Amino acid sequence: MRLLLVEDEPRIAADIAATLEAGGYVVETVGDGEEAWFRGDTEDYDLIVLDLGLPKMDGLAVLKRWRSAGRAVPVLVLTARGSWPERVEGIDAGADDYLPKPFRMEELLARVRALIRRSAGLGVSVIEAGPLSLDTRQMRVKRDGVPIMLSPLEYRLVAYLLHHKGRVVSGSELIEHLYGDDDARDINALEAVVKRLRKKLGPDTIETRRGFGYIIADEAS
Amino acid sequence: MRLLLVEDEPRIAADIAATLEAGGYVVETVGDGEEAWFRGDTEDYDLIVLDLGLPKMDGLAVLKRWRSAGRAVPVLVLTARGSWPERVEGIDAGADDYLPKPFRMEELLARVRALIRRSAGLGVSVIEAGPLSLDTRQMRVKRDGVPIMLSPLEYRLVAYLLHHKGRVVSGSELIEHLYGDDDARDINALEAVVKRLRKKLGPDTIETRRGFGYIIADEAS
DNA sequence: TGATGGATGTCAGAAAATTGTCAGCCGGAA
DNA sequence: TTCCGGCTGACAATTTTCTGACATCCATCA
Repeated sequence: MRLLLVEDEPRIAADIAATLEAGGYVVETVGDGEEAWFRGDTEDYDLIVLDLGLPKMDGLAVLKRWRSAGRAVPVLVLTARGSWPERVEGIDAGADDYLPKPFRMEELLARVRALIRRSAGLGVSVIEAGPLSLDTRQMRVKRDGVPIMLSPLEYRLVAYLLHHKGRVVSGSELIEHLYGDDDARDINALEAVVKRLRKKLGPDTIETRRGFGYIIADEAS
Repeated sequence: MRLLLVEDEPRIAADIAATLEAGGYVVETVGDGEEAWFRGDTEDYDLIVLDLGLPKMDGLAVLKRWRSAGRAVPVLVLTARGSWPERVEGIDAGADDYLPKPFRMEELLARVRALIRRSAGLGVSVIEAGPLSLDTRQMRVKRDGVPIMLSPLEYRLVAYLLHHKGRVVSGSELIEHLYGDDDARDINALEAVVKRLRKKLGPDTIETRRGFGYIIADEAS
């Protein structure tokens, strides 16, 4: 999962980024509204954390531009404390959730997880597909009820596929979401991870769609 | 577990703090309403003990501001004896429990423990997970029914993990809750404690989730 | 006041796990 | 058959976590 963090105060940004990364997400950070708008418009994120007070272009304006351009990414807005007007405006502008500042890091992580699950069309913290189940709270994957030990990267990969179960996910999309923008990797690196995953989860879980990508089938389909 | 104690009378504050620390909690103390409000708003505590008569900003006002800002921390209010109006107001303002002054220290400790358990979604005073059990009243941990002697720090660590059993807890979160704000420690210090704990509790109790943190599994899952 | 013992942080190195790369193989499609 | 995308297994670099030894600090007690 790849998140965009829009926050101009460097220390806070670093803090938040650290928390989110500890939660298993890939985080890219930008510090001003223009850059934010551009990135959100051209790149594909699973969620955007957006602070409202920004240089160059206000957060709300950014959000509105995304929405009017048809971008449907989940956006979590960080509002100034108790500022009701901002909050309401934020929702009007298309925020999916807001978090009054300052907040506890755990709270942020919980909301982010909730939003991402919701945007995958799933309400609970457990996603199931065939013999597999993913518990996002425990950060654990099971096969037929048996817990499987996965490395961080492996975990992120299955998690992404399971969040998009029943859909073919291209290699480049996976790479984009598994690695930061800066340290992209070869497609072969991905194949290696997939191979290791299949060994652990069983060969019948991650299917290859030659020429297109990978998919974890959704039984209901 | 990290508590915030809000009490302006230094002697009483020291007394209470000592009791709570003896109870295995990390305690931070503040003496006026403004500071209290700020800390409660920006930091992450497992519980707040709040005296009502405070300089600068009244305790009730502080509590209300927290609540209206969406802070859900458990708050234990210390009220003047038998002061029914205060008591009612306190509950209205969002207190989770109140304790009429003066009180016996044991009483305070009991309430604090109860509140913290309740907020962890656990009703009883004994938390179990696999072969481990934690009796929060006796402050004792057992493995397969056998009591284990733990140092204060060790106790706090297992206690925190058990209160959050079934969830991966990151190193930074642990450090935040195990140490006071002022004397944060290296992650390696944490690893050392974990190692000592594993030696005492057995190697199969605290699992490492490489790259994410530590977890004590909840059998029911 | 100095000795003693436990608790806990620090450090450096060991051990283990993760992950990318490479070189070659395999199998389906045209 | 040939080509191309994907698969494999081995290997090495890197990162993370674990260990054991040692240094401090602090409380207690003679």
